[in-house]
Amino acid sequence: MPDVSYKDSQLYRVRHSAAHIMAEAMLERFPKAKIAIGPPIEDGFYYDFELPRPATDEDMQWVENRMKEIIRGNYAFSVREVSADEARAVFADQPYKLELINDLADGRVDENGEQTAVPAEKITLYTQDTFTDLCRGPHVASTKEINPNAINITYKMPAGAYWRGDENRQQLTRIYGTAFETPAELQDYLHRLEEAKRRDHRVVGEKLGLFTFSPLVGKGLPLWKPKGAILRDTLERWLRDVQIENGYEPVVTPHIGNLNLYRTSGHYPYYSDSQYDPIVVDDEEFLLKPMNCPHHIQIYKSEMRSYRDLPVRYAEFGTVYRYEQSGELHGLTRVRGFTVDDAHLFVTPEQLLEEFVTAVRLIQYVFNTLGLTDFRARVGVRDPQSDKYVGDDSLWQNATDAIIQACQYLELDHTVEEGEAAFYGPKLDFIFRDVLKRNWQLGTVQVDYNLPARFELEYVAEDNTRQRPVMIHRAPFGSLERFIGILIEHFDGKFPVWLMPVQVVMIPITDKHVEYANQVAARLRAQGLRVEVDAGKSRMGAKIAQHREIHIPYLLIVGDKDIAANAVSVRLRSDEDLGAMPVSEFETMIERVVAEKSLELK
RNA sequence: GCCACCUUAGCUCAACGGCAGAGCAAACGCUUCGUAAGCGUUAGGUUUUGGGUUCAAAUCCCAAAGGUGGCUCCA
Repeated sequence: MPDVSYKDSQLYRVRHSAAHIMAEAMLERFPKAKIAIGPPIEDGFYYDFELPRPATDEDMQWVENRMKEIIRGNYAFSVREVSADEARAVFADQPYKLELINDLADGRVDENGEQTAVPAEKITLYTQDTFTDLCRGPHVASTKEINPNAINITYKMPAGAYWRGDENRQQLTRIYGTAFETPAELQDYLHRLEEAKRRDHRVVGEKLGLFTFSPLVGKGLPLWKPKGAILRDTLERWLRDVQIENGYEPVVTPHIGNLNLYRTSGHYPYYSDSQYDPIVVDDEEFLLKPMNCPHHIQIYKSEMRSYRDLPVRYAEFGTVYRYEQSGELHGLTRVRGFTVDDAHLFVTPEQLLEEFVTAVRLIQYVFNTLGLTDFRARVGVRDPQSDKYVGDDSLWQNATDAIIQACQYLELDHTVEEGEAAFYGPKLDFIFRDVLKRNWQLGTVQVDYNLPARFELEYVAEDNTRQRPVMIHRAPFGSLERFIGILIEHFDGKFPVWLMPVQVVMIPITDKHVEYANQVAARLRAQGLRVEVDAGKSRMGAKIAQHREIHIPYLLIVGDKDIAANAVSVRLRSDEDLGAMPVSEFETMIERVVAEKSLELK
C-alpha cells in the first residue's frame, strides 16, 4: 500500500494530476460521461466513469494523445474553496459528484471514497485548463511539472468497477493509467510488468508441465501433471515429517459429510455462500466438505479425553471444495477444489498461548526453509457491523486477546483488520503477493472457542470436572495449490534442488555415450535423485538450451573424456560450468544440497 | 456473479470478407557432434461450440462455453 512518504511525494502529485487530465480528455471524447473518483494508487492512478458506450483501444489512444497535448499546454492547477451549495452548482449534472459532496458535507466519506469522521467545513475544487474536479489535492502547480512522455493509459485495459465498491450499485468503467517523472522510469516500469507476466505461475506452470486445466473436468479444478505432483508430494512429505516431529498425529477423513454435521458446526448456514448444494443420498443430505474441522472434531469426540491427553493435534492434507464466483478463479491461487495442510489442536486454556506460539513458529520455520520472506502478518478480527459470525462476544474477545498476546510475545509485526476473521473465530494470516501484486493468504493460525462449544467438546480436568477445550486451526501452506502457485512465482520456476521435479539431466554427447549416461543415472536414482537421460538426437548445444529453459539444476554432459575418468561434466542452472568431476564427487555435492534443502546449487 | 476484452495445430502466434500459414514440439530419415537450439521429410485443423448475415465467414452479427484484466466476494 502507498506509504506516507509516497503520499507526500512529487510522484503522487504527478499521478493525481494526471488522473484529472485524463478525466478532462475523457470528457472531450465522451461529453456525456459522468465522472466518479480518480485517486492515485500504488503504481499509477485510475479514474472511474459512467460511459455511454464501451471504451475502445482507439478511444484510449486518442485520450492518451490528448492528455499529452493538455500537459504541453502548461496549465496551472488552481484551487478554490467553496461551500457545499456552490459545489453542488458546479457539479449539477454530475450525480456521482453530488453524492460525494453530500457525503463530504455530512462527514461520511472523502472524495477518494475513504471513510472520514469529520464533516468537511470547506470543499475544495481544483481546476486545470477546462476541467474542474472536486478534490482535496495535492496537485502539481502546473501541468509543465508532468512529463508528457512519462504517462501511459493504454498499458492496462479498461475494467469494470462498482460505484463505491458496492456490487449492488452502478458498474462504472475504470481507466487505469500510470505516470512517472521521467520516460526512462515509465519504460522501466512497463518492462518490469512484462517480466512479471513471464513469471506468472500459469505461464511457468505450463512451461514446466506442472499442471493443467480441462473445461471438461471443470473450471477451477486443477489437474496435477506428473512433474507438478512430484513437487507437491515432496512438499507434503516434508511437512508431514516435520509435523510428526512436532507431536502431530495424522488422521484421514472423507470428502463429504452429513448436512447435520455442518448445521452443528454453523457452516450451514454461515458458510453456505461458499458451499455447493447438498447431495441427496436416499433420504439424507450431504455436503462436499468446505472445511476439515467438523470431521476432526468428530474424531476428538470419539473418545473420552483427559487433561493428560491434551494437547491433541490432528493433521490431514484434506481436500475441500468451495464455490467461488467464476470471475474470481485464477490459476492455482483461487480454485474450487484444494488441499489444506490442515491441523486442529485441542488444548486446555492454559496451553493455548504456548500452542499458538509453537504453531506460528512452525509456520515461520516452513517459510524460512523455502526462503520466503516477502509476506506480511495480519490479525483478522470480526467486523462488528456484520452478522456472519457465530458465538458470544466474550468468546471472541478471549480468542482475539490470545492472538494479539501471542503476536506480542513473538514480536511479530502485524496489522489488525476488521472483517477478516473466520466465521468461528479470529485468525492470524500470512499474506503474500503474486507477481502482479495481488495479495493472497497462505498460512493461517486461528483460535476458536466457538466450535468446541457448538459441538460440546469436553475433557476431564485434574479436579474431575468436565472442561471445554479450545481449538487452534492452523495451516502453514494454507492450500497446496495456492502455495505452489506462489512458490512458482517466487522462484520463477527455479525451485530449490530438493523440490525440483527433475534434478539432473544427463546429456550424452553422442549415441555411444548413452550407455554410460544410463549407468550414471541409475547410480544417482539409487540415491533417491530424480534423473533423466536425454538420449534424443539433438546436438548437445540444443539439449542444453532446452533444459536450461526449464531450469534443470544440473546438466551432466558425458563424452569420451568423462567415461575415461569415470566423471561427469557439470553445468549448473546458473550457467556456471564446474567442469569434469568424478561421479562420486558430484553425488556427494548434490546429496548435501538436497539434504540441506539448500537454496544454492553447490 | 458484474463490466470489458480474448479463443486459429500440443505450445506461441500469423492470416482481418475471397485457396488456413509459420516457429517450437512430435514422428521418420540424414548427421555422431564438448557447453544457449545441425539438415531434410512427414503428420498435425469442422479456425471453441451452436445459430445468423453474405455469392463467399477464421474474419461481420447473436447466443453459449472456456480464458484474461478488473470489480465484488474469499466466513
